[in-house]
Amino acid sequence: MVRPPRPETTGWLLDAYPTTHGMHLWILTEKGDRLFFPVPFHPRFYIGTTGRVLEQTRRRLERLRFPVTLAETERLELFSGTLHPVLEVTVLSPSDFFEVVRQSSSLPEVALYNCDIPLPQLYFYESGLFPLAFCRIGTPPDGVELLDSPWNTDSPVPPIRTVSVALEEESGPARCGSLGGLVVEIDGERRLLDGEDPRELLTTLNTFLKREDPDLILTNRGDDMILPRLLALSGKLGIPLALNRFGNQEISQGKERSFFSYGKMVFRAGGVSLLGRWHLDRKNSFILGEAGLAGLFEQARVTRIPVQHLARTSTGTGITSMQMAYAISSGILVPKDKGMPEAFRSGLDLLEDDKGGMVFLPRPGFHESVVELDFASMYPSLMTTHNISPETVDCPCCPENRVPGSSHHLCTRRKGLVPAVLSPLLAKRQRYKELKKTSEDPHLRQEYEGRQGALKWLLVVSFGYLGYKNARFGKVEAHECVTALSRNKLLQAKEVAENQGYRFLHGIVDSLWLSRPDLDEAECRCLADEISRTTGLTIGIEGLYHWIIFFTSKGRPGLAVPNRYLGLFRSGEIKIRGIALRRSDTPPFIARIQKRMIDHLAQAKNLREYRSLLPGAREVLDEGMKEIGEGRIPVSELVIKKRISKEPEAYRKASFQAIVAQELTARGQAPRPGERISLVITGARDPDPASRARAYDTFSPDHSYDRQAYAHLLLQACEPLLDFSGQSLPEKKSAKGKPLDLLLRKRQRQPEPAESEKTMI
DNA sequence: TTCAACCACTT
DNA sequence: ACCCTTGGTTGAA
Repeated sequence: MVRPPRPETTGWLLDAYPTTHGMHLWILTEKGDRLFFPVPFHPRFYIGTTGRVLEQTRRRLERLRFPVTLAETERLELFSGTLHPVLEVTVLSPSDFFEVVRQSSSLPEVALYNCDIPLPQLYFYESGLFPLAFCRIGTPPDGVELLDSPWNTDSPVPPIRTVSVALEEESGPARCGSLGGLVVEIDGERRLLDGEDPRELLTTLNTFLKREDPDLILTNRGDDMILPRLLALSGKLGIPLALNRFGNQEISQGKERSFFSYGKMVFRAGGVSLLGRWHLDRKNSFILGEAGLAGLFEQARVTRIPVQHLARTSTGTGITSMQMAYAISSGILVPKDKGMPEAFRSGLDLLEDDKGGMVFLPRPGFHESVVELDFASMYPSLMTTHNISPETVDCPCCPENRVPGSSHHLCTRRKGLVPAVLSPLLAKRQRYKELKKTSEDPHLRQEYEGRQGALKWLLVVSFGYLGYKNARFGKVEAHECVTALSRNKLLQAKEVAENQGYRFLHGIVDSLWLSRPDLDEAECRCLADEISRTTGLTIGIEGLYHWIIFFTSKGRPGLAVPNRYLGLFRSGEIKIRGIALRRSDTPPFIARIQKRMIDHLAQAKNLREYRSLLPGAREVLDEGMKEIGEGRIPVSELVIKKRISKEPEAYRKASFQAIVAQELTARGQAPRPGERISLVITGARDPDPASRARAYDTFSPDHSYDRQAYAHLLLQACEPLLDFSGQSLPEKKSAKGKPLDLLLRKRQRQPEPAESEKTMI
């Protein structure tokens, strides 16, 4: 353990770990020293009780064998906004904290607050510090003075030393057999650590880590393959593995989890977290994959969640952490997490709500001279500008401040917790976007892109969490206010546009597509400004299109579907949504053919040219069909990746995923719900389900792929590009006299009967 | 054949 | 706890 040197020095707070006496801080100084030193920390939680029960509670807590300090005080209750008397329990040793909480929760008639927050986060909330904060250390001795703010956009970036570690062979059968060799890389230099002799591998790795002393070990599949295997080897051979920089605690693997997030099951391998050093697995982190290290660090700063934990958690946890930080600094009691399992709304429900805005049916087919306008961060902006928060909706004081299109009203007197958390996020993201635009340095632009992307995800999920029943700070009614207002704004936008002579083609939640002959950018800018003025929300130009195609529904020919389109911007960029190419379960071969067809067709600047390019596109498709038919395509190009949504045995239908999931199970490699499996179709029509498809891993040269099935998939994916028929079919379906092509599907819950109020309290 | 049930994907 | 964006498949009727 290293004490901070004096005189004072400056550096970055990289992590904080609870110990028996307080916290240990890991600091990287500007001079490049790595320091570990202890700071005092005594976590507190609160018990809401009064009178006789209070006395009993006190006596019970005093009898516990853990040193605690009790104090009667008051804290704000979020929903009422009033002070409640509470018993503050300060636990001397962080290591006792959760045990004291556990024993307290068995006390009769008590409610616990601030009691289930991970200790590093609690420490960050209470100290005002945050991961990656730039600090001065040693003033006062052992003290840390913050020289930074989570809202700075120009904080110095710590010079982290990174080692990359990957398996020599990326593919191959999962989680069985030996480890194989490892490829390690630092400062662009690659080295292969041979896997033949495990003993030597371990000692070489130890020497390597000792010499390079990295702050970050960045792996591909470190959580589920590399580290568990190394640890197992280390145990078997009795050679300790020097992964931690600090302490000699045993390295343990976290629990693997499957959970719903945004409409789908996701699987997270149990994480392997280190002390005094980070281990991050690129393949086991949503935000790392989405926004890179820059994005991960950005989120760690604003959410105050330690980097390794943040990398492996869902974005919702991040927004919740920000809300808790705000609550604690405002003296608001943090309710216990309701613990989702039972009443967890299915992913589909959650997703529905996220789309709960207004969706039009597009005018199907090919359109020329089109502009797309998008509201900037529509939902979070609505939440802040209208003060939408669980405690501000339907408040007792402001019944006159009604939300149009809903039965709710919003408080005008008390600033809501949710808006308070979101407004600095919105502002910071805006600044990053501007910095990105004005920056010359491509490296810096990428950095800003990662950071704004990380903030975008926090903003996106903030809306979902607002309506999620089990969120600590969620309430459906607040959610309904947001969707009601968003519908209202989209309609206003449509009206303004139509008044200015634009033809409304399509609208989804926060975007609208308009056409007018001979569009020019300046006019569109005026329109956007006018819509911004009318709605009070910023709307921007996503782009001007030469043309856009809204594909028709296969189920209901003549009608288009909202989320499948292909457009060519005047900038030359192609925008593709919803079609095979964008889907993660499309085999690479099919995606490539489709891409080639699109690239060919995108030479067209208008419908006439598009038509003239059709034969060429058809040729690409025919070529692909021929290749499939001749069986010339490498299987790796035909792999279909599917995410397993349930336990393999739970499937009731012999779908390809089910067949292969069960095949893997039989081989002792049972996939977990949320995990993705790779499969190849071998005989879609085979009477024996087991022969219809097989895992890519077990596909050997004696197997062959099902040519017919793949030909079918290819046609299905690519034919719509050649015939999007919206044009050729006159809009005859509107025979009843109604313009059916703009059928509006507003999904709105039935208004709740008033009786639901009595179940509150 | 048809059709209900099932299943995955989408930002 | 359930009435659902679409597109697709499975397997029974």
